[in-house]
Amino acid sequence: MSKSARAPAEADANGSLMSLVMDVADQLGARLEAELAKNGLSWAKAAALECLAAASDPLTLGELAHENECVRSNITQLVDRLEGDGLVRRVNDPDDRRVRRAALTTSGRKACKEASRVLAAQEQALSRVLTAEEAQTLTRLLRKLLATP
Amino acid sequence: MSKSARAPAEADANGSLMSLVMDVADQLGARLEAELAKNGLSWAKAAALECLAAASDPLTLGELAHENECVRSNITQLVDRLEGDGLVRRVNDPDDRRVRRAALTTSGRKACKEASRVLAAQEQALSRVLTAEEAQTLTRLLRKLLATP
DNA sequence: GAAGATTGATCGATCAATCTTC
DNA sequence: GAAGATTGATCGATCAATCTTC
Repeated sequence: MSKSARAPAEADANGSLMSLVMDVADQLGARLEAELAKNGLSWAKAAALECLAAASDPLTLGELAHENECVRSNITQLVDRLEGDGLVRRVNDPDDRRVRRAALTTSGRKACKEASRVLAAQEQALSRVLTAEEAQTLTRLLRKLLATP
Repeated sequence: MSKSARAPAEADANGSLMSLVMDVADQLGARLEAELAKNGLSWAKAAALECLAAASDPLTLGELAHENECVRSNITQLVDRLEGDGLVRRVNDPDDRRVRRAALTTSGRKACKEASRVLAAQEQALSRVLTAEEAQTLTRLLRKLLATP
């Protein structure tokens, strides 16, 4: 279900900060996926649904790819699966026959609310582990890493 | 090549610590994969090669799966690809005809050295971004997260 | 010709089912 | 029957090639 930890178990014991970051991300991801799976969802699906719910109008598949920072063909396949689940419907664009838009169905809107609830719960669980100060420090250090060229 | 960031770009702006951890991991992973790709390697392949190089004798595919914390069938396919690359050779176990072992070839040993070099360089690049104290703090906080049940 | 979407091949991961050997 | 490995189906991601429409 989740991507497995990419490094052997003993990697944490020595000083590999890189492995540690990845291991934590893997663990958080695995938990999130496990929770979402109870609703028949995945993170990939949930992220797409939330994009669609946040937009006022059905989004172009290209727009979805851009928001998700992924390649167009990935969205094509993801929307195939979401359509198979009955959570999304492809609709044609009246102005440009090249573009296809993804519209949430009623089930899709409901699934999205579930996903948001799960996401918020995971985030909250995380926030209970660290003090406010620790969370702030962690955020600062991670942003510093993220900002490096 | 790399797994894409799983959350929309604006996720960092709000306070999602979870997304931030994942984004940092994705970025580090992407860089590592890009470097390894120059040698025709991937992280998955490199990790397997390093396990094999660390062992004195050729490892069982099951042992490789255990070390890598992944499912056996994953290793079957990974070793297929490594064999295709000429980096690994499957050998039979003389004592138990059910088991197959993976043996490094000469190219495999060479590729592993390259991979170790790349890995060390990435780790070093990371260590230059943070002060020793920051790195220590980050490690402590991430370990705290990892330790939560 | 370029833009938008899709298709087909590949990688890396999972799970369930199967095959061989113990 | 159980253990070790493999196969086949699926998910999620990439890239290159193609199709349709602009």
